[in-house]
Amino acid sequence: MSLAVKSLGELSKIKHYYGFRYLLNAAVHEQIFDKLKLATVYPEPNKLKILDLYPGPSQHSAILYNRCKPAQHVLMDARPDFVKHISQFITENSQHAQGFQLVTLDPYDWHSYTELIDRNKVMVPSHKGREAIHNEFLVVANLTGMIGEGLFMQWLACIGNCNWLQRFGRVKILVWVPESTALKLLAKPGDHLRSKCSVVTEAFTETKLVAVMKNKTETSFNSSLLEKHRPVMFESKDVWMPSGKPISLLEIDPRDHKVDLDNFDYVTKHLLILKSTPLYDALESLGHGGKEYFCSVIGDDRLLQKCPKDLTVSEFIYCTEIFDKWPFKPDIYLDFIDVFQDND
Amino acid sequence: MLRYSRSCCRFRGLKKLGGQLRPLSQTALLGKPSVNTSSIRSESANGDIGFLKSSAVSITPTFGPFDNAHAAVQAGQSRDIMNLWSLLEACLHSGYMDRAFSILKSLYGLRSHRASFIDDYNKYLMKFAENLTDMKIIDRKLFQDLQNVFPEAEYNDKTLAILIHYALKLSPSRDASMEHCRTYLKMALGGYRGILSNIDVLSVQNYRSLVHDFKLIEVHDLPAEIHSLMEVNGVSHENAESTEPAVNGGNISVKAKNEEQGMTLDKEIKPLVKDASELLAVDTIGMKVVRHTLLGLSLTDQQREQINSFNFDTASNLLNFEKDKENIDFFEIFSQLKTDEEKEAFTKALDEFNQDRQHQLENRATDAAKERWRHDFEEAKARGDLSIQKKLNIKLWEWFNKMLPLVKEEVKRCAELANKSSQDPSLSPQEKKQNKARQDYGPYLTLVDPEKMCVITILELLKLNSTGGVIEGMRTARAVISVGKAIEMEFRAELLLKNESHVFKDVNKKSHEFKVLVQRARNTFRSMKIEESKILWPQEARAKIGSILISMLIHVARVRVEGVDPLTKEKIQGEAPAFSHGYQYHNGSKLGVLKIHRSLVHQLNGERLVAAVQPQLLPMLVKPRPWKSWNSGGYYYTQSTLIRSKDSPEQVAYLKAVSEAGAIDNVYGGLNVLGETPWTVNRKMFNIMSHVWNSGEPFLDIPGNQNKLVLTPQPPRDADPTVHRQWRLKNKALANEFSSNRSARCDANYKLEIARAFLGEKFYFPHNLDFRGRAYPLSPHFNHLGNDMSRGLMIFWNGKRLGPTGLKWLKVHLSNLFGFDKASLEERIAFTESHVNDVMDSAESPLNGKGWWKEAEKPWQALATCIELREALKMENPEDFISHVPVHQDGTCNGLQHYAALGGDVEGATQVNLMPSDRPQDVYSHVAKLVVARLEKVAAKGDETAAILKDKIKRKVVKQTVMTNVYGVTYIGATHQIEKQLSNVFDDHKLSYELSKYLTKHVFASVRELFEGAHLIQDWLGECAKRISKSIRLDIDEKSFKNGNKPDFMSSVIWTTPLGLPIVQPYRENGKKQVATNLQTVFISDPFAVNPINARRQKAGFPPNFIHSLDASHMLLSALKCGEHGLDFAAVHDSYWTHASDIDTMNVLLREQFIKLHEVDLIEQLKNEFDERYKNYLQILKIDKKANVAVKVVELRKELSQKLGRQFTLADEIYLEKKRRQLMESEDPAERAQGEAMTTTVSIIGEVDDIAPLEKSSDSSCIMVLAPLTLPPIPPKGDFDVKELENSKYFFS
DNA sequence: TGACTAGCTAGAGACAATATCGCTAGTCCGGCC
DNA sequence: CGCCGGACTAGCGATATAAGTTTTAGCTATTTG
Repeated sequence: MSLAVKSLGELSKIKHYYGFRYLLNAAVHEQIFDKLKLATVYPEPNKLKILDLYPGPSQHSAILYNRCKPAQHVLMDARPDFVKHISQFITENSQHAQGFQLVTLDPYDWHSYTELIDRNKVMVPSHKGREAIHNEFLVVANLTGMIGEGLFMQWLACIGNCNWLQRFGRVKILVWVPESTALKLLAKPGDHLRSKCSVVTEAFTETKLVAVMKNKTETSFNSSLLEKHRPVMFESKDVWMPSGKPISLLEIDPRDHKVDLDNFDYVTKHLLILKSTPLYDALESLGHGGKEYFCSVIGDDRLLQKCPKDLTVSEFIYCTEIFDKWPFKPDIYLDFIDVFQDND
Repeated sequence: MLRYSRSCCRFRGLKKLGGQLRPLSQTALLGKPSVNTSSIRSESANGDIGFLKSSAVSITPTFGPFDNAHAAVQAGQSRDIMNLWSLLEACLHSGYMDRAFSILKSLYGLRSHRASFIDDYNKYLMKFAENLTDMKIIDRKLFQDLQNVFPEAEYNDKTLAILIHYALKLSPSRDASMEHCRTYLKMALGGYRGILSNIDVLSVQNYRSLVHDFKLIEVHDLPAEIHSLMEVNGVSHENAESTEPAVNGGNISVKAKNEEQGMTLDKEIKPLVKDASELLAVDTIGMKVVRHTLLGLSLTDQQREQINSFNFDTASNLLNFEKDKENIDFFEIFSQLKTDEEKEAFTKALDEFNQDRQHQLENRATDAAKERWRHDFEEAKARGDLSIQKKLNIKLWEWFNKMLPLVKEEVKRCAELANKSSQDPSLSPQEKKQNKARQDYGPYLTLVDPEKMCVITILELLKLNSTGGVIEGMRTARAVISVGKAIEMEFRAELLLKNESHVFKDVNKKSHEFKVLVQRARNTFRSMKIEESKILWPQEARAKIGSILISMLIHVARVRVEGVDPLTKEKIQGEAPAFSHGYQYHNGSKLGVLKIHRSLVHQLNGERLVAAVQPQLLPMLVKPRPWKSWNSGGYYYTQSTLIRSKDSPEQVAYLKAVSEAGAIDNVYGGLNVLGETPWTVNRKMFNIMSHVWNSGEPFLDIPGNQNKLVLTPQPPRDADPTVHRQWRLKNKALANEFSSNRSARCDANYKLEIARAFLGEKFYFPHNLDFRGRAYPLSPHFNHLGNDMSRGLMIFWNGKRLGPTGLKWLKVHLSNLFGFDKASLEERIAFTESHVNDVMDSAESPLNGKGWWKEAEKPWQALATCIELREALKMENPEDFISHVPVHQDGTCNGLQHYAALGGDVEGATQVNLMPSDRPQDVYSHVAKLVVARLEKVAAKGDETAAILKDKIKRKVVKQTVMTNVYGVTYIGATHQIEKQLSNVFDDHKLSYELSKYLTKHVFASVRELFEGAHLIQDWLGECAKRISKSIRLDIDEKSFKNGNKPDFMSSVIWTTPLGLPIVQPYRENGKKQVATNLQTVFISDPFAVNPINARRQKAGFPPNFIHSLDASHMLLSALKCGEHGLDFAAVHDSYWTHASDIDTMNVLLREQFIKLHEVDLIEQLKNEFDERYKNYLQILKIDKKANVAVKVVELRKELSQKLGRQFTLADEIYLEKKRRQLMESEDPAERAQGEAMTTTVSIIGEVDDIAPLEKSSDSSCIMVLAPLTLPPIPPKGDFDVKELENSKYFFS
């Protein structure tokens, strides 16, 4: 027996979607999960724990649950209308919903996770090494709302730091994000959208584009990207709320890395401000005498001619290493400003 | 004979040219312009303190290019004009004549500017003629330009003055010269005086030639200030045969004439003084007299010795910035003088000396700084001590020397570029780009001596260290603008000086008395010149030259640095740029920063950076130039404007209009009183503070001298994100505290150093106004508006005998400073008397004693008062004590006082001491009581929150909120204030925040309850502001409708204060734009841009701003009256200061003035003004779809829409309405009838008497319509009669 | 039916600033008739 | 000679940036009289 899968027609009756958008087409979801081959990553469903963040209407949750039959599937959502809906859904399906449960915690709040895992021990994932992707824990999330992008960027930092849920190992995350975010994250060297977050994504994760909305407009994914990822395509009519920006599904596989995050952060952040200025000049903005120092260390003139937006991850890492060895490097922990302190 | 009428002149003139007759001057053939001298000066109505006259002018002003709101055509152009002006000026002074000429053409092209175009041309002509040797060329040039290039421009008197000036200078023979002058004089538009009044063009020598040599004019044709200079000479030289010596000139003393007599004219005309600095050395004669006068006074031997050895050469004896040098203590001498005669003589001598010093101060500061660096460098070199850890000044000197050639090179390139007509094609693209940029900034870069620019750049950057929230550095945007501004200021000062020396170049000041005359003439000249200069460099130009200079400095400035090798962990020495340009993020937005290397910052911490204080902005050694017009007053060589309207040229426009109508003389008068109060530094306080400072320890509000910022250790990598976040926040907090401590310490340092410089000096604070009319001293850092420390450092220069009341008030003052100010006066006196031992102890050993004074609310001022009190009490009769400490009288919640008076609110008036009472009422306690009552009531009903809170409400909890409530504090802001208080009681942060939110509601409600009338008025003001700022103005808003039905609202709230000052709320959307500079683009707003207003801020700001404009009026009126009664007066908005003995007088006066202010119903007056000013404005309303008019409107719209074949927009409706009104105003009756017959959507709505009942807020059942703007009716006024105030002794106390 | 409230959502807001890119409209130049 | 097309560029507008979320007004649906 399995959970009922409600249709878009039914689910669209929920009053508020709080600015989030959800794909509500069971067939497409099936297609997506087919593509993800979850069974290979999680061979033992009885040990699998799924944390579903901002599940909202939870259509995908039901489908995922039905397919995997995980030991535990926790939905975390605190938005009143969804809480109401999910609770009701679980009640309706109570006999088929073992391990399928709702916690009304706010996924935005870090405390929700310590609450869930460490304090109430509602869900306690196993600790795994960092050799492979965690095979007993999966995170699913929808970050298509306003706060989504910001929250996702912090999750990225968590991957880098191996904290938050990533302390249990290299935990896969399936996350719905606005298409614009996906574009940014997947930008390659030379792309005008290349930014710190794309570099970080590339450095700390292996990210795949799983599903995208069919789109006539030009400002979408370029063909080589589509070629590479071959994402599932779905119609915009399958997405609720009907108005809003297009959304995409990403599969995030954290990497095992050993980069000094703070220095890396500082270097990429500053270099990418002058993304089209050759390193030769851009390096000066790293601190007093940056140009002098880096030029004396970096022999490769070709590298110095390159612009930050064209640098590969390994080149950024190279720069970070040089930066770290700089005797006169600036204090990277004082790299902020108090804009409200204005003395006139 | 050459006085042709305009039309025949052109015709005949040209004919003559073609014929044989060659006139001496072609220019004479130009038509004579018609003169328009109509002026509308209405007589001041009886009893009007400014409002009536002023509002009459400002409601229908005729605006110049400063206006950015009035005429749509002009709107886009005012900015262009300003930019062109400034570029023209720059090109002229840089000698780019061709470019200047093409700018002239652009200016000529701006229609709205046509009328005043000739002034621009005159500037060009003046410069054009400068290097020529042939008068004919000048004359021909002018003729041709006005004939061919600028045919619609007409010469004016100044043009003629220029011609005369050069005719006198260049004509080959005396006869030719005379003939020229004769011709030009005859071309005068309205008599000779018009020409001759241009004392900035004609030199004294010119006048002499015209009067004495050619006898073309009479002395009385000259401007009054020049008379005296002529006559002195006239008497000695011409024996007064042609002039009438008695005319106006009776004030010349016989002595002066005698002294002049020995001189011959030849001897007198010396070779030109080439530049300003040389001119300065001439003045020493006067100083001998000063010395002589001073020595003639009864002095101690020591003082005599001091004066004898004192070098009165001002150039070498400016202010004393050296730590171990002592200037003469003029204050000490002055206070010890016994007789009034002696004091008078002393004052005269000192003032004279200070005149010169002030001049030096405003002009020579950059040189002084440079000299100091050089001096230190040479000294070190002489010692052979150029060690690695160099002294700061030595480093600066080195930077200066490295930077200078770069700057010179750049200046050269700019000059070359300007002189080259075509681009060199062989240049690299980068060079081309650079040259392109040079075209922009070139003209500005070549105006000031490169040496000075280097010094300015260095000083500015050092001064900006740790500003703008940057840890070790500054914001780039601020830096480039500051440097640019400083360069501009320098240029202006130099320009003024140059002009001055040009005009007065041939005046030799042999005698002391004569010099005084010259000085007077000069002052007039300066005023004229400053008033005339309305040109401001565009921010863009400032930023550009700033960035050029800064990037050069970055390039050369290097410091020794220390680092740690990451591998070996060894300390490494190295060298790095002292400045580094980079970026920082805040909330995802980038911010350009200019970092200063830590090692330099450390060095800076230990330095005394006085030199960096803009010397143009120190307190003045002489009385400020009295305010006479919107931009004339304050400093002598620096232009200051009456209103600090950074980005509101609109207000300037109104201000000019009313100022020219003479409607704000009371404002000027009040400000002048404030400016004429002489101060001196309280030496005892200075010594104490100085001692504390030098210890480096934190003391009261002076933070200690911490050199290193210690961050907390980083949490482990895999710690919870919250932990990481906390750590980051903690570090931020630490860094912020560190940097704010540093800037607080730096600020205190400035204050102390300025105070040191002014020890024993007599000084004044020039004041100007903020946009609401509140007065502020122009000199930053050190003034009486500063913090407790600043205030504690200052005393009145004049002393007054305490007398019986003075002593009492001094005691009251001390009590007030301790915060014990809600008791009756007697109790306050008792408070002080009961602490008499503490007073003595504090005064005798402030630092080692019990330190009672430190417990005061305002400790430094309390200490100063303790000391004063002790001195008095030590005397046999304390009443004989000569007191200098200012005693304050503060309004109790001044804003509420005004509200209560406006609303006639009896209960409120009583609470804020407008009603006579035995003891002062304490609003705060009263509100606290009300709040408690409310809470108890709800608590009784079972509200738990109320129950928790009800015992915790103290006066202090509500105080700030009650106070700021008047100033429109938001709910959130108030919550924060209350939370701050509650957090002392409740430990739980979250709980206290929740409680505060709850409590705030009750406090607001209580205040509202207590000041019912006040709040009705506050609401009314807010509603008016809202409607006005959402109103549409027919004459200009047409095009702001580009986005269909959502217009850009353009009308600010404008009102006239009781004193006649027009106020324009400057809240507009900030039209900031990116400007490319050398370092980065910079985000700056152009003050001349016309932006839509910010309705929200207009609304939120109006009620408090209106009240502030009233308290400002009250203050200025009181100042004026106190001035009339011979009181020394100072004020900090609603805190009025004078000598202890004069407090009683002041209190009477200020109450009188408050009554006078509120005798008229100000709200009614405001409503009338609004009704008049916004008479023809429209507002957008939502009315019921089903109402009769609504149906009609919809029909009309449909009809017109069909006719138009497209959607009928609000813009169309406005256009139609505008047309209708135009027709109705027409002269032609047929057109008028046509207008009457027209039906527009607005006219339909206008037919309804009262639209209000039809209004609906939010529903789909309503439509948007345009209606005439109406303002809500005034709330009813209560029964309080402001006359009651007369006997309320606690009104201000 | 209307009024009031709570709570959501969106819209401005202090992205209290800056780099970069793409688009457009104007300018300049050369070639062609 | 004049006209036209194409190349070029200045200038403007849009967009992304980082990464705990800011406040507030207005709108809608729910609740209640």
